[in-house]
Amino acid sequence: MVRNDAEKLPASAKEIPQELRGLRMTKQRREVYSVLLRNRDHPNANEIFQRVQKGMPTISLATVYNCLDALVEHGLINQVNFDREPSRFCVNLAPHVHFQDKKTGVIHDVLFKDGCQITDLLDLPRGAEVSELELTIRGFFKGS
Amino acid sequence: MVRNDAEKLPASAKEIPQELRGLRMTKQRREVYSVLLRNRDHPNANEIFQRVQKGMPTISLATVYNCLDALVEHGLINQVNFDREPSRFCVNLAPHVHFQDKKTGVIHDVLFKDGCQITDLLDLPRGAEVSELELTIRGFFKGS
DNA sequence: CCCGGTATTTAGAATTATTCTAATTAGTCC
DNA sequence: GGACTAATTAGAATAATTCTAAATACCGGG
Repeated sequence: MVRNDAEKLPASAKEIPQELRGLRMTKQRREVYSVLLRNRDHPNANEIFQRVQKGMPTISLATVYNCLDALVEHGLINQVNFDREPSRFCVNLAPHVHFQDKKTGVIHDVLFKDGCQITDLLDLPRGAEVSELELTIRGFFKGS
Repeated sequence: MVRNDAEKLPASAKEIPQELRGLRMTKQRREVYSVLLRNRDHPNANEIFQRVQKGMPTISLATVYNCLDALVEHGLINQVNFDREPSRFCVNLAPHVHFQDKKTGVIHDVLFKDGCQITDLLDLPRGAEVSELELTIRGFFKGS
């Protein structure tokens, strides 16, 4: 449940090595990952495609999907789902949940207060072992 | 945030009145709702369609979608999303979250321990007012 | 009971995010 | 450099859901 923070992950495109967590960083994967590192606004696959195209006009949407899959698979990014909207992607690997402002659509990462485990609040069925957990919240900002 | 439990909602098909929470109970809506009340296993639209067809062979899938929309809209059922799987539907209106057994796919309703508010654990952005919250968990059962 | 108006249902087409296919290209290792 | 594998690509395919337009059902007033 606790993340391995010993491993230093890149904070920007410049720091992306040849290989990361066993994933070979091809030109396309690097570009997709860079786009996510640069602008942490939870874009969806299509938005990522458009941004990547600026620097790499020949990339295909299928490749963007492939790269995103690979990055998710290797734990470098997270896939975020709000209802049935297109999946979005997030480079923040710290444990967190998502709050979407219903007015603007903007998504905010929300951290847990110190030492809090969501599962402590739940009457989970006997013997249930949590492996994945996704919490999404929608709402407004008071007075706006 | 607290539900209005004063209103008695039907526990089975027999108890469905002509109108519920302002929603006219047409034959089709009644049938869809009955199927959900009868078997609380979180079926998706297609599974509901198949079950409804048994008693009402002329119903269309579009109608099932329409009915589900209407029932959700009027707060009689909840739509449950696990990642990008087809939406499932749930008649349990008590505040709860969902745990999916990764081995069998079965979904369990999970209640909160007494007096627990998930949002108490979170560092929500200043001024954020929660209006919808969905928590989905996946995992295994120990020793099986 | 019948009529007109509105709401609902229906079949089928359309949409859209995503995945698949098969061919090409790139990268790696001897 | 050649052979093998992995990755990329364009385009077709898929699948859940929504839309469209026509038919049907329901409701209230006469």
